[in-house]
Order: sequence, then C-alpha cells, then structure tokens
Amino acid sequence: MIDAAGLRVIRAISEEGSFTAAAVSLGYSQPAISQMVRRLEDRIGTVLVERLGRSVRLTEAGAVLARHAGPVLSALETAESEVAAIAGLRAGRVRLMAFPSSSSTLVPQALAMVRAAHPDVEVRFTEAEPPESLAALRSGDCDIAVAFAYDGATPARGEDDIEAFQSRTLLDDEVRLVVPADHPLAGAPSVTMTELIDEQWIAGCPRCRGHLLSLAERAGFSPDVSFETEDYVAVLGFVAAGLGVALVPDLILASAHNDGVAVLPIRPAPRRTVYAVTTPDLTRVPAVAATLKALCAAAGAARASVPGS
Amino acid sequence: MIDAAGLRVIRAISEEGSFTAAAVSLGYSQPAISQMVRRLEDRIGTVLVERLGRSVRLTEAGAVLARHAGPVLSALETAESEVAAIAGLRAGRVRLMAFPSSSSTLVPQALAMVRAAHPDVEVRFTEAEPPESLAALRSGDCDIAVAFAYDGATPARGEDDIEAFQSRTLLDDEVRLVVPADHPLAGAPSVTMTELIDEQWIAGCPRCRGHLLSLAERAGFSPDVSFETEDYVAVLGFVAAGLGVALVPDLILASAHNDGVAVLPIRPAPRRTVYAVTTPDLTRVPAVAATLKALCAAAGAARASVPGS
DNA sequence: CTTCGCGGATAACACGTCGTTATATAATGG
DNA sequence: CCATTATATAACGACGTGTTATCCGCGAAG
Repeated sequence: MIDAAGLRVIRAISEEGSFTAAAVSLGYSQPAISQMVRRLEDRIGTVLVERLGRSVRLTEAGAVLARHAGPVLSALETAESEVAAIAGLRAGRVRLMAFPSSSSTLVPQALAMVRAAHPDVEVRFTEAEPPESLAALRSGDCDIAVAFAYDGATPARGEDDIEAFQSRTLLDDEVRLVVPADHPLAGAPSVTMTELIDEQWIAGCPRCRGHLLSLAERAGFSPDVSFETEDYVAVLGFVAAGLGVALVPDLILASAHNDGVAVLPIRPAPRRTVYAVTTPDLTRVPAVAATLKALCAAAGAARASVPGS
Repeated sequence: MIDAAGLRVIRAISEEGSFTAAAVSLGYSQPAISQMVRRLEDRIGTVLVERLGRSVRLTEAGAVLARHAGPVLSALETAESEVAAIAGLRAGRVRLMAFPSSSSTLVPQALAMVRAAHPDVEVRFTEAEPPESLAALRSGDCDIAVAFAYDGATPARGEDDIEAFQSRTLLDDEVRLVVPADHPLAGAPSVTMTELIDEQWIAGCPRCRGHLLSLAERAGFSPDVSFETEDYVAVLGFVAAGLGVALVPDLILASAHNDGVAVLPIRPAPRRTVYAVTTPDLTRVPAVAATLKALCAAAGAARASVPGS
C-alpha cells in the first residue's frame, strides 16, 4: 500500500515545505509530486497535505508518515549499501575448498591476488579432497572447489561429476614417475607402465591410488602398494629412502624438491587436470568471479614454471 | 533501487525455500517471483538466489536483503496501520477553537457525540474569539473554528473573512434586547433601535460591542456603553441590577437564565450567524469531518430548543 | 534406465503506475 | 492591480509488474 517512493515524497515535502522544492530535492518535476501525493491520499483514504494557497502543510496523517519515513528509508539505504558493497567487491565472502597439495602454491598465490585487489573480500579456505569439496559445493557450504581428475577417469558411484558443475580448467598436469636416485631406471629417458610390474609403490591420496590402480590394470598388473600417505613431501621421502616408486603430478614436483629422487616421464603420459569448480549462478557473484579469475591467473603463473605442461 | 515489494519477495523466498512456495504465500504466480528476482538482480548487479535444480538458496547478498527485510517491512506496516487508524477514525486528533459562549452548549454536546461514536478520536478544545480562531485556522494551529458573524457585517481590516474558508452554518440566531424586569419597555411586544437612544448599555465581547455600535449608528445614535464583559451570565446580572440594557443572542438566552430580566424582540430583528469554519482539505480528514457532523447535529438540537430560529 | 512430476525460466501480452510537458488556476507581494 | 509563484489538471509515453501458456531440467520412482 505504502512504498518507499511515497515515504520519500512525504519526507521531502515535510522537509522542504512545498511541492516544488520537494520536486527539486528529489529530482522530479512538480506535477510528479502533486500526483504522487494525490495517489497516496486516494490509497490511504485521507488527506495527507493541507493546501493553503501558496504553501502546503502536512496533516496529522501526513506527519505520521513523515515521522516513519526516516527510519524506514535509512534502513532501506543500509540494506542497499550492503548489497552494493557485495556487488562492488567492497565486501563479500567466498568459501573456497581445495585439495591439500593445491594449497601449497596455487591457492595461496590466488588468495594473495584477491586480497591485493579487493582487501575487503573475505576468502575462507578449507582443505578438502575432491569428493568432499564437490559435495560441499552441491550442498551450498562452499562457493568454489578446486578439484582434480585424472584423464579418462569416470566419477565413482555416488560421487559428483565435475562436468555437472561450471568448471574451468586451471592446470593440465603431466603425472611422472619418481624413483630413488640410485634406481636402475633413474637415467632412462622415459618409461612405460609395463616396465613397472615388479616395483613396490608409494601411493598418495585415495584418488591418486585409484589412478595408479587404473593405470596398472590397463598395463595388465596389480601394483604392490607398500605405503600410502596424503603428504607428497612424505611420498618423495619414502621414494628417496628406497622404499618404492611413485606417481607424482608436475604441480607437486614444482614445489617439493628432494635430491634423493629421480623424475622421469611415462609414455604414454598420464595427465591430471586441476579444475576450479563452482555453480553457474555463483560465477555471477562478483567476489566469486574475482577469486576464480585469481585462480586462473595463479594457474597461469604455475604453468609457466612447470616444464611438462 | 530496492523497494518494499522486492524485500517482501526475498523474505518470502528465504522463509518458504522455493519460488513457487513464495509465490503462493504472497498470492502471486510463480513467474512473477521469478521475474521479480531477475529484475532485482539486474538492478543490484549480483545474484541473489542460487538455483540448484530443484530448490533455491539465497546467496550472501540475498541473505543480507532477507535479514533487512523484517525490520523495514514491519516499520512500514506500523506506519500503514497508523495512517489507516486515522483514516478509519480509530485514531486522530482534532483541534477545535470556539468562542466562549458557544462552549456552554453547542461544543460540549458535539464533543460528547464524537466521543461516543469514535472514542479514540481526540478532540482538543480551546476557547477563542473569532478573529483569533480564524487566524489559528489559517496558520495551521487549528482544524475547526466555531465562529460567528453578525448579519451584514464585513470583516475588519486584517481580519479573516469567514467566507474565505470552508464554512457551514450551524445556527442563525436572533439577537434580542434584554432589559431589567422593571424597565418601562419590559412588557412591550417589540422595540426598534431608535427607541433605545437614551439607554445605558452593557456590552459583550468586542465584536458584539462592534455590532451594537453598527446597529446604533444605523439608527442614528451613538450608544452609551457603561459596562463591558465577555461573560454573558455577568451581562444578564448587570442588566438585572438595573445598570443598563443589552443585546443578547438567543443561543445564550437558552442556557443562561435570569429572573431579573425581560427579553423582547427587536424590529427589524438583528441576527447572528454561528459557523463551523475549516479549510477545504480538512473536511476530508475523517476526524474533522466527524466533528463537523457532530457540530451540525448539536446545532440542530439547539435550534429545536431555541424559539427564535 | 526410463518416465513422470515438480519447480524454475521464458515468451507474449495487458494494465496500472509513474514519470514527462504544456497549460490552467489560485494566491501572494510589490 | 499586476506579476510572480505554486499547485492542479490534461494528455501522453515508458516501463514496471502482473497474468497465462509453455518449455526445460533435475530428481525420484517404477
């Protein structure tokens, strides 16, 4: 029945003392005010303004409206400025989930870029493996998931498919074989999976282990996995100690060095793709878009420093 | 930018959890909600609602709006209900000014009627003589003035003309001569002003005195005014004491009795008209209209009990 | 795995609100 | 008394906002 525009008009009349002055202060023409008051009066059922020839004065009902106008309009303006701040990247919160090894380089770099460009955008970061982060994205507990998939891998039963979301490829990583520095294969220009039937394996995260199993199965063997750890620095340590060989993506090799290991390419080269995943709607949330952009930029920088991509 | 309708929609979505349910709760169709959200998002510049297949969820910006919706809308509703109360005579204030002698019968009766019909309408009453009450009406300090004018009298310089306002005639009073009971004219069927050249006069209020002067001037004499008082009960007392004669309107004679005086008609009969005066706009204020109506009804009752009108 | 149903988006359209400009009309002040 | 000033009205155009009809996509159930 009464809307913000009506309150604004009544308040302007109350403050300015005339329709014309109110019109000027609101940027309207004088008849606009005249008609607005008329419509309001028709709707409400009583006179709001007393016209006394040259000037006007609010009636009791008009004064009541004018008195309420201040609080209501200022509350509205507060709401507007808050959403405008979010839209203008002067506020906003992004909940980012990324798998552990991405947090070493990609994510910190991206978050630093976001903070530099938009200091008032808050990015909350949680480490999570792809199945968990995608589930959070689906349930609304997360805005961006940094996830990865191995080439040719289809999502397991009950798991979310990255393709079902809006996803952008950040990195297309080559996965290499890591062997102890004194391993017979250490000097080889490349290897095939079939050469590795008798090796003992150090496996990374569950999905990485799954990838190893899948590659080995295609080569016709079932790998002997002697150790598992989600910490890739530890994986390299295990390998350097001569406890086995491992498959490690380039992205990790770029940041975790170990002089006790040798890295060599596998033919055909298995690949791991790192995605930034979100929902179509969220790409239009400015803070999310800015974070996505930063992730892509950070990925670009990472690609430049990684030989195999 | 953001109006009450938008807040209502966002709040409904937040509470109901889906566009369709929000539409039902607001009495709209589903596309109306869909488009409303779209327009809001376009205006604000960011997504407010995350569409996830079957259901929807508010984004951060949407949640901000939903959080502000409650206070803003309830304040608006409060304002609406207050003006609705005024429009529906469940509230409201009328400032009434009436000349002193009217307050003996007409005004109390009218105010009693207003209170009986609309107990929550507050009528504030101030005694004031016509020039003052009309000035208050003009300046906005008064909503209804009960004033009087003598027939043929033109308003004095600087005074407000009753005709310039919206006025309704309440009473058309005959003005009679009051003489001591033992006065030579006491038994006469009627008198003319010319018969009263040698009388001593008791005058009422300034305007009444002006009326006496005007009548006497027309009869060719200048009256000897020995006493003046605004209190008509006192006027009758002075007359009863033999200190002079007086002109007194019927309305007063109907309520103020004194056995020591005789009342006789003057020919031609001078008349005093009592008006309820207000501004055209104020007649459309329900509480004012109700009070005016009561004044007319009270005047009707008074007419019925006064012989000379 | 297909099908059905629920929920949202879109298209097309109607109408009322709310601006505009041009002009009339009333009141005030010199 | 006239010029100025302020409000009211008329005519009109644009757009916000509702409607119905229909499509599309996801999720669940057979």
